[in-house]
Amino acid sequence: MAGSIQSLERAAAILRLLAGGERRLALSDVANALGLAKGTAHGILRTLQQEGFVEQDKDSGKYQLGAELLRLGQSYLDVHELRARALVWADDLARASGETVYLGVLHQRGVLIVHHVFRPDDTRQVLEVGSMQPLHSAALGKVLTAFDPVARAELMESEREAFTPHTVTGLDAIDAEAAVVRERGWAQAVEETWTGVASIAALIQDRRRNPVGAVALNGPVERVCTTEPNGTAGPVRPELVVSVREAARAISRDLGAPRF
Amino acid sequence: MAGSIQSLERAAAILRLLAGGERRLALSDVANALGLAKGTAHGILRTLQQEGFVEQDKDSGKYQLGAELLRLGQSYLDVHELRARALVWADDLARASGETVYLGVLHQRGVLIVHHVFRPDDTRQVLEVGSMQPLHSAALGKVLTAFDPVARAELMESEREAFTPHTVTGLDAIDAEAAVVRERGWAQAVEETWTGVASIAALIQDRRRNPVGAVALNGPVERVCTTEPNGTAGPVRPELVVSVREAARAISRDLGAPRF
DNA sequence: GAGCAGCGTCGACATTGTCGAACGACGTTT
DNA sequence: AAACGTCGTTCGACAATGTCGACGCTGCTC
Repeated sequence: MAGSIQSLERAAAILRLLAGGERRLALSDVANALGLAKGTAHGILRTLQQEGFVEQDKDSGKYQLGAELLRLGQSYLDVHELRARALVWADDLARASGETVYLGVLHQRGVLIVHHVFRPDDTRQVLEVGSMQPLHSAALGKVLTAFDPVARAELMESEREAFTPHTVTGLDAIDAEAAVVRERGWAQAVEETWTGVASIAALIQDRRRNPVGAVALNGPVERVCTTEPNGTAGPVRPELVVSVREAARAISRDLGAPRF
Repeated sequence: MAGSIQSLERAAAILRLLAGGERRLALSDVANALGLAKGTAHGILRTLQQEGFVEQDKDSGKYQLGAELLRLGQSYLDVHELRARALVWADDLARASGETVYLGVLHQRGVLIVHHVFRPDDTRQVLEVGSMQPLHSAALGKVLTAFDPVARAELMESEREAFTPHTVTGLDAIDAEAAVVRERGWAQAVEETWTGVASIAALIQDRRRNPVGAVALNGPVERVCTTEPNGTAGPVRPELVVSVREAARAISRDLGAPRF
């Protein structure tokens, strides 16, 4: 039996559907979307509900994700070794630079944020742990595609959306930039995913030098990039690059990576 | 077929096992713990891994929770209506009181934290969204047990651990306090779960006055409670109670609860 | 180098999930 | 107000599917 369990695959598909879709979905919506008989979909949903992965609105009868997922997601973070080691260094990086810091790992066709340090000022910010960033247009993603063959393969298969006029979507251009990233050891993305935002990222590797994640610094272009004499944005500030790379090296060292 | 799907139940049990247990579990550990044949456990784990709910360490072959759970947990929060409505009010409450604010919902035998506003000072704090608090010894839990029959039933069946010398574990005492909570409309817990910490909570209800969650304020006894002339801690400060109740009322109103 | 312990695979069996139709409740329409 | 349509849920029969235990295989330890 080299195959996988059908009912589990379907249950996972239902969960993903509920996660991606609108607020709540009716039974028939679920059944239709996945091409299942109503009875079948209902059986799976009933079990998922019993286990807490799905909740049902008593009035409308519609289904939505359940609380158990939040609890298990938290448990995932608790166990995550990379995250545990990186907490302190990410904090330091945010404090030293005054900017937002993200820690991400490759997950499917994107970068999953596993840690997020707020910019150390009082402005209101929303926690983005658990959300995804694109592989092709964010600094975190660029680092991972440059160093992780799996990430590159995923990127090649996925659709590359142009979020801003600066987004690079051509495969050749992406590969060329990846070569540069590998060469110099860090990546940047200036207004390629969010207008006005620039980011710098560096690779984190484990004791066997496998790429396991990346750390990034995000901030407004005005602060992250230098300003050319003519007033336009120039290259990113070298001292920030140094800070990010040092943070990545420190985390890698904590994970047991050889010291070079 | 009124029963539930066996393979799904087992998969859920495996996920909970991985969440509760040590960092990583070997295949045989999982199979033994659940009384499954190795082949069966392997099939389920393989599927869960394929779907991203479980990851396998390449070296040791051991299994741990997967990143997809974090992503889905985040989606749960995104969809959560109570949380969305409460964000602003919780923030206000924290700002006005200067203390930590929690938002919790009943989940299984405890209170699941779905939102957490840090105390507005610079001390380091860890986000507790996704973690659980006990029903019998935290203010959030007391409110829910007092107003939600399901919560009370869960509490009766569960083991009531005494976290501190102040924890009340007797069923009669708990029911008596629940009556008081229902009467006055709010709950307190002074050093019943964590020593040195006092909390005040009030109920949130939806448009049909069903209890859907609770909001709580947590802080050190010295700031949350009044001080008796002899120096010991007295009752909680009335003005904080007013703030918490107002926040709960505001959130309930946003959810469509009748204005009395 | 032999032993051991662990993961992964395979094939037979029957248990178990799947399907489609029918039921009952609810809300809307004619 | 009655008839219709829609939706969630239940049911029973069928066979597809997951389960089981034994067997390789690899990588450690002694």
